[in-house]
Amino acid sequence: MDAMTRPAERHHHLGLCPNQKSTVDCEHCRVRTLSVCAALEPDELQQLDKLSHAFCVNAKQTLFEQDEPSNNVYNLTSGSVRLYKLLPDGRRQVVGFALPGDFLGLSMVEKNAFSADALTPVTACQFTRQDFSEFVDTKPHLLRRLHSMAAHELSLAQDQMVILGRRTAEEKIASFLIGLRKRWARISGASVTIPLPMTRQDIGDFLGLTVETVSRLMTRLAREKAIVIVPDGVRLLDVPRLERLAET
Amino acid sequence: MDAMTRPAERHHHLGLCPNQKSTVDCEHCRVRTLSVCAALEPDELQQLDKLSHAFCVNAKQTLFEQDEPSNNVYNLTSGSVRLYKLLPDGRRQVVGFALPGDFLGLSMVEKNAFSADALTPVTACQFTRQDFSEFVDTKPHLLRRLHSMAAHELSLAQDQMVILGRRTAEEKIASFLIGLRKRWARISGASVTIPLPMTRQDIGDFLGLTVETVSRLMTRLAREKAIVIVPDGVRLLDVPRLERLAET
DNA sequence: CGTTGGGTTGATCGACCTCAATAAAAGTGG
DNA sequence: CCACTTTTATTGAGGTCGATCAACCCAACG
Repeated sequence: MDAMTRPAERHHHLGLCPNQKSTVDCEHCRVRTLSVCAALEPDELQQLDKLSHAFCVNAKQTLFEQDEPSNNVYNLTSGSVRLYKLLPDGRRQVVGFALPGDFLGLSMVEKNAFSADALTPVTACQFTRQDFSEFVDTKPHLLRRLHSMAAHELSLAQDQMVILGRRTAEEKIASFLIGLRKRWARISGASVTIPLPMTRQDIGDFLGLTVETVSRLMTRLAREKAIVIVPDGVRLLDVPRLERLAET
Repeated sequence: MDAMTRPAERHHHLGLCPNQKSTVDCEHCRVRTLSVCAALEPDELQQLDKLSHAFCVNAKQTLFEQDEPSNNVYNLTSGSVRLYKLLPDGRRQVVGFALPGDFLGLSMVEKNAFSADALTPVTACQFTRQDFSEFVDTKPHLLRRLHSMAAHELSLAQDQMVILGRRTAEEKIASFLIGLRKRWARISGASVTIPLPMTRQDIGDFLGLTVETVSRLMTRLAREKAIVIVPDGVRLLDVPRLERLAET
C-alpha cells in the first residue's frame, strides 16, 4: 500500500522538507474526490488553487497550537496528523487523527480548539482562514460540503464518546483498529494491513488508556491470532472477531 | 428561575400535552436570539414559520430513535431532551442534553445518529427535514449559522472526549455542573442554582460512571459544602473550587 | 395502602493504573 | 560503521479508583 511507504519517509532529516508543491494540479490530486474539493467544478477548483499555498512539514513538526489564533486552514494531501488537547497538568486527550483528504479548520473559528502535529511528513494545501472563508461565502455548495464534513466529524466524535465512556480496554482497541481500517480503506482501498503512524502513547491518549494497557492488549490480540504486529502497522487476521468486539 | 418551574410540570398526566402552539409568534420567541433563527430577518422568519409545526410532548416521550429515518428536525423552545446511543448489550452513552434554543438535526442526514427523549415536557418548532433543507438552500446565511452551530457542537463533543478519557470521577462531576451552569446562564441568566432535569443514571451515562458513583460524589461535594442538593437541581456554593476541578 | 422508580449507602471486587525494569529501535556523532 | 543516547515498546508486580452487588429509604402514584 502507498500508505505503508510513509514510515520510510520518516527517515528524512528534520528540516529537509521535500522540495515539491503539495499538488502540481488539482485536476490530478489524489485526494480531490475525498476532500472538500469534491464539491467544486473545474473552474472553481482553479480559483481556489490560486488562493492555496503548498504546505509541507516533516514528522513531529507542529501545524498549529491549541488556543492560538487560527490563521490558516489546511486540506491534507499526504501524511497523518495528531490532534490533541492538553490539560494544565499535562494529561493529554487525542481528539483525532487526520489522514489524507481531511480538512483542518472545518469550523473556521478564531482560535484553534486543539493542537495539531505531524506524525509523518505531511503535505497540504494551505489557505489563510480569511481567504478561504471569503471564498466559501461566494460558493454555497462548498459551504454545504463543509457542513456535511463537519456533521460527519461530529458523528465520529459521538462514536468516540461511546468508546471512551462505555467500552472496555479490549473493545476500545478493537474499535480503534476497525475504525482506522475503514478510514484507510476510503483513501487507499481495503487492506488487512493498516498503517499505525502514531505511537502506543498516542493510541492510549485517544482511547483513554495508558501506554502499558495498549501494549498489553495489542500483544494479547496478537498472541490470540486476531492481529499481527508489524513495523509501523498492524495486520488484521480475524476481522470478524474484532468487529464483534467493536460492534455498535 | 423559569427553568426551575419545570419540575412541577412533570406532574402533568402523560397524554395531557399542554394545549398551546409552541410559539405564538417568532418575533417574541424567547429563544430566538439563541437559536438557529438568530440568523434570519423578520420576513425570512415569517417564511420559515409557515413551514413550522407546533410540537409538544410530555416527559419521557420519545422524539426520535437511533438509526430510524430522520424525517423531522426540531428547534427546541422549552424543556430538555436526553440524547443517547445504545450498545447492543444495553450499555448506554448519553451524548448530550438539549436545552431551549438547541437545534436537533443540525447535520441534516438521512438517519438519526442517536435517540432523543424528553426529560420534561418539551415544546419545539418542528420541520420536515425536506422542507427545512430546501429552505436552507435558499438562504446561505442560514446555512452559515447552521454550520457555526454544528462547529460549536463539535467543540463541545471534543471537550466531552477530554472529560471521558482523562478526568477522574470527581472532576467529571465538577465539569458537568460547571458546563451545565454555563449553558443555563445563556438561556435564563447566571444563577447559582441549576436545574437537573435528568436522573443520576443519565448523568452517569453522560460521564462514563455508574449511578452509585455519581450519587456518592454528589453527596461528598455536598458534605464538603461545595454544593447543596435541592429537588430537581443543585446549588453551587463554591464555584471557584468546582472550576478548579473542571479547569481545562 | 402496595408498588414503582429514583436516590443513597456499605462491603467487596477487579480492570486498569502505577511504578519499575528491560528490550528493542531509531537517531547522533565520531 | 560502531558506540552512545534517546525514544518507544514490552512485561511484571502491586495498588487503587470506580464498578458491582446488595440493602434500604423515600416520594409519587394508582
